[in-house]
Amino acid sequence: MSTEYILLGLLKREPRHGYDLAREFAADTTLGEIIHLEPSMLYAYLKKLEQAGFVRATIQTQASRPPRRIFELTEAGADELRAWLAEPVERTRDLRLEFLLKLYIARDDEPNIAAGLISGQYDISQRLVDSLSRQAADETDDFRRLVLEMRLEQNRALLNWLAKARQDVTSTT
Amino acid sequence: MSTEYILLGLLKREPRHGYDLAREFAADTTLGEIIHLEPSMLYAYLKKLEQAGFVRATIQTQASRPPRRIFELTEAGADELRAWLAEPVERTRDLRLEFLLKLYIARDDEPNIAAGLISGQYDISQRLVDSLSRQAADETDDFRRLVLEMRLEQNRALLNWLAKARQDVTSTT
DNA sequence: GGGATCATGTAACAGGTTACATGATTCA
DNA sequence: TGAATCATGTAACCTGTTACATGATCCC
Repeated sequence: MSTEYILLGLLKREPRHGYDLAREFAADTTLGEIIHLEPSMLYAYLKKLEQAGFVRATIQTQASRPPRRIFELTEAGADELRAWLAEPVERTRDLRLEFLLKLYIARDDEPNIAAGLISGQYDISQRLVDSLSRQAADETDDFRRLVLEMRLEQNRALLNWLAKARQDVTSTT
Repeated sequence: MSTEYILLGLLKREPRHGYDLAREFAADTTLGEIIHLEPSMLYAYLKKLEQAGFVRATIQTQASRPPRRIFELTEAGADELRAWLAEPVERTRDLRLEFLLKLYIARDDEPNIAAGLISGQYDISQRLVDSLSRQAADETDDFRRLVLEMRLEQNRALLNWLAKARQDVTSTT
């Protein structure tokens, strides 16, 4: 899943411990409104990322507080993140979550990568719109055509939105 | 999940056995393109529906073939199906799957229910569009506004599509 | 004194996916 | 003769959710 990658993205900005990362996903935060991540899952992902070598932990002891495990991105983790960020998503349904997460991470510290991401995504949706238009025109079954038209409308809407997103990214550069 | 309900919907047309129902979900069929249902899951659902009392099975023995279990809808199952069909979905993401399935079942034998379903769904999307428009106008954070605008575009597209779907249903009546 | 906060997890459960088991029969 | 079809399932697995455990400290 893509959830692991946002953790990599957040850790790229600065090393942090689990409890601190969990705050980022509280109900009323920007990330929290896109994705819900319970602390138990967060710690599970951090463990997984550590075992994969994408993240490394150092223990920070505190007076009168439980010790913290501070996580930082490794070189392998940074490579993994870069590859993920550059790649647009294939399936339309992944725009709502995975693409938004990529954009969220890319936007604020890699504007050129964000721009490339949006362009790549635009091309994918454009090709899908073309393909679906052709299929819908040929389709004789009413219900199947309805289904194709739904997907068509969805992807047209996404093209509109991606154009806006592109402006947003280029204007903040 | 909504998968159980399509089984009820298919069984409403005529009693059938599991293997026969499985054909409906093959890769190149109308239903198969919307939802993927492996035979193992299909049998599991049928078992669940039987235990819930929505479906009842009679065994049909055959010469030189394994016996079939023919499933038919019970009164309780018919009630359950009716209630599900009449109810539009709340979340936008459920349009792609659950709403399409409701429409698929309602369309061919209950056109008035299908029309009501579409109207109800239209109202929900309309209210969402209004609410999102207001939120987006007030939102100062660029990224949050982008997220709201994505949802806005998606729901506007759905309104367009629902209008088409309404015409389709009323024209085939 | 009692609840929220800090900080980390484990354990049980629920849901769906994949792989496999069975065994006869039809078709190329 | 070997693959596909008929007809039914079981079992293992993977992923994510929910509930709970621990124990101190800060704030009201």
